[in-house]
Parts: sequence; structure tokens; C-alpha cells
Amino acid sequence: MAQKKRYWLMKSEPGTYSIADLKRDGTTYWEGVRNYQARNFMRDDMHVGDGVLFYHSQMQPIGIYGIAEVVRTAYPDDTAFDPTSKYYDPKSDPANPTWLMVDLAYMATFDPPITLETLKKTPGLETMMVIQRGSRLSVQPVTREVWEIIMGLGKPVS
DNA sequence: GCCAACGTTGGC
DNA sequence: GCCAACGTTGGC
Repeated sequence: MAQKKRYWLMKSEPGTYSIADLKRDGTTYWEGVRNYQARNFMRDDMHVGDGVLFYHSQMQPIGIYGIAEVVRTAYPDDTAFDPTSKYYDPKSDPANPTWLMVDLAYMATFDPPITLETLKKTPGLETMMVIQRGSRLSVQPVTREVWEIIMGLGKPVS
């Protein structure tokens, strides 16, 4: 039986990795998560086929720029073992890796993006983590209801 | 550029 | 185990 599809919001700074980069690459590995709660979501709850809202912080306008899909479940993030990587973590033991990543595939782009401002004023989205002040979690679960409301707010173009 | 919110670290 | 100090995130 197929795993029930879940939904996520994943944040990136466009200067680090943008929706355009994902469109160009087709698939990518989501390295660099260095927060335990975010890691636990990826490790415990993320499955192949899950939907991902691709969110950009640190740009104008802030918001959801596209959709991706999980294509590989969590596996060790080897950038943690690379001293030259900005994600290097000397405390992570290669024999028992602390940090994990997943692979994502490009699905679509929202043009225009669905802005944070729009999310904040759309009924039904009040519980979204990303609109709460001080919400820094880079991997957040999203309910199916929220996902469907957001799909109705923009036109995903591949 | 500022600064509030948050997670992590480390002294005790 | 507590909690102050610190570094980072991210909206403004």
C-alpha cells in the first residue's frame, strides 16, 4: 500500500539555492540542514512522493516560489564531513552521521510567487508555521488543507 | 543594516 | 541541570 502523501515547506535563500537552480538541475540533494527538529522531520516523516513548497527567505518578495517532490528519503549528508564545506560539522561521526539530507525533484514554479504577505492574509493559513513571528525552522510540515489552499492561490507553471 | 527570536554552547 | 552568552536566522 502506498504511503500517505505528506506535505512540507522547505526554506532556502536564493543566493544559496533557488527555484531556478532546481528547475535547471531537475533534481538536487538538500544538504546543509543543521537543526535537529528539521532533521527529525526528514528522517522520520518524509517519504518519496511527498509535496514540498519551495520557500525563499532573504529576498523580495519573500514567499513560496515553487513546488518540488521528495524523490529520495533521508541519507547521510556528507558535507558534514568535509572540512572545506560551509556545512562542516566536526562533531558528526561518519560512522553514525548526525546530519541527513533528502533528494528533491523540480515540479513547478509559481510566477508570480505566493508572497508571505498573501499567506498572512489568506483565511485557512493561520496555523502555518512560516507566518509566525520568529519561525526559523527550515523544514516544516504543512497540512493537506493548507497545501490545497496554496495551490489555489497561484498558478504552478512547469 | 537593525534587531527580535530562537537554538546551541559552556561555565558553574 | 540551570541559564547567560553567543551566533544565526530572517522579517522589516
